[in-house]
Amino acid sequence: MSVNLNEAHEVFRKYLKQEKHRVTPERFEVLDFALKYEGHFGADELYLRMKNNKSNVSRATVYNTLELLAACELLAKRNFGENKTRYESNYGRKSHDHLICINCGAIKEFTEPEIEEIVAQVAKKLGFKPQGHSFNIFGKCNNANCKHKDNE
Amino acid sequence: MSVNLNEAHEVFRKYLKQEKHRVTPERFEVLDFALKYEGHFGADELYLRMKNNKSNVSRATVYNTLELLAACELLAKRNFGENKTRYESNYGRKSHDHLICINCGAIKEFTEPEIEEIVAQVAKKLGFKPQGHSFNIFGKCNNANCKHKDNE
DNA sequence: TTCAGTGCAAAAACTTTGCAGGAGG
DNA sequence: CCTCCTGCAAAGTTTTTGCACTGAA
Repeated sequence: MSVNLNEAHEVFRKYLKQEKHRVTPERFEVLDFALKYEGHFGADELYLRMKNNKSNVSRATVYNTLELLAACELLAKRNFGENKTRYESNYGRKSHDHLICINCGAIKEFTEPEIEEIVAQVAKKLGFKPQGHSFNIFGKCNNANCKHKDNE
Repeated sequence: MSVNLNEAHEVFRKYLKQEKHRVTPERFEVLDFALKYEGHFGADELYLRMKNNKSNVSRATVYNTLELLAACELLAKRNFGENKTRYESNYGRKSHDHLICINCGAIKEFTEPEIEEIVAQVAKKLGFKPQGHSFNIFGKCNNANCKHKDNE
């Protein structure tokens, strides 16, 4: 599970330089906490976790940096219909989509190669240059203690 | 563009009875405004529009009713990654997905029959009972004045 | 030296909740 | 007549903004 943080730092550094953003220690601190986070997280959750771990990076910086990390694809930006942005590490992972249980909130991942073909085909037909997609399936899972959990 | 409101009222009334919710004039007022709204709208936008049209239905009732209307499928609930819930009329329309321009916010619709097959297939494989999906493609549109618009 | 980035707190945007009164069944 | 629904306002959640200061280039 431990990823190579140095490599990720390098990717981020290159991106920042290229886009003429400054390279600051706070930004790498956010990157580290984000890549260490298991599963999906919201910006505020990450901020609070950092606070609790004696980091004194501000909320504004966390929000700002997560956007940058999504822009350079180290993180993936998600939205599971809860009106909050979720992120997850995209570093060294293959792209995937999600199934969400409407009872207990459980999230499963899946990969379906056809989806990229559909994206390309539809975008072309309607004159779009595709940059990404979001495909969520909502339903009820068969987990034994589904309905007992409240969230997550 | 004018839909048959009476038919929609009947669908809603049946749903309310069946689910043991009360049939109130406020709920039908929300339904009427929702079906008349062109395109996608947020709950608060609908509330404000109703206010401006001399309706005195409260914010709480609007939010509550839109949930009911989505539950009985008179409306479709959407999320285009802006951290707010959007609705659109689903009455007498065939289901569709969306392409969203990341520059100007333009939204185009598309229908792709394969998608339902993928939903069924993936859900089955992972032990889910599917209840719906959300498929958004993000990209840049070829509209002449794209980038000039700020939103919508 | 310069100005983008930072921390902090306040504001904004959207949604939910608490409460007292009113009307649907 | 019993509560569910309503309006209103307050509070909650997540995200954005304004401002003065700091440190990267």
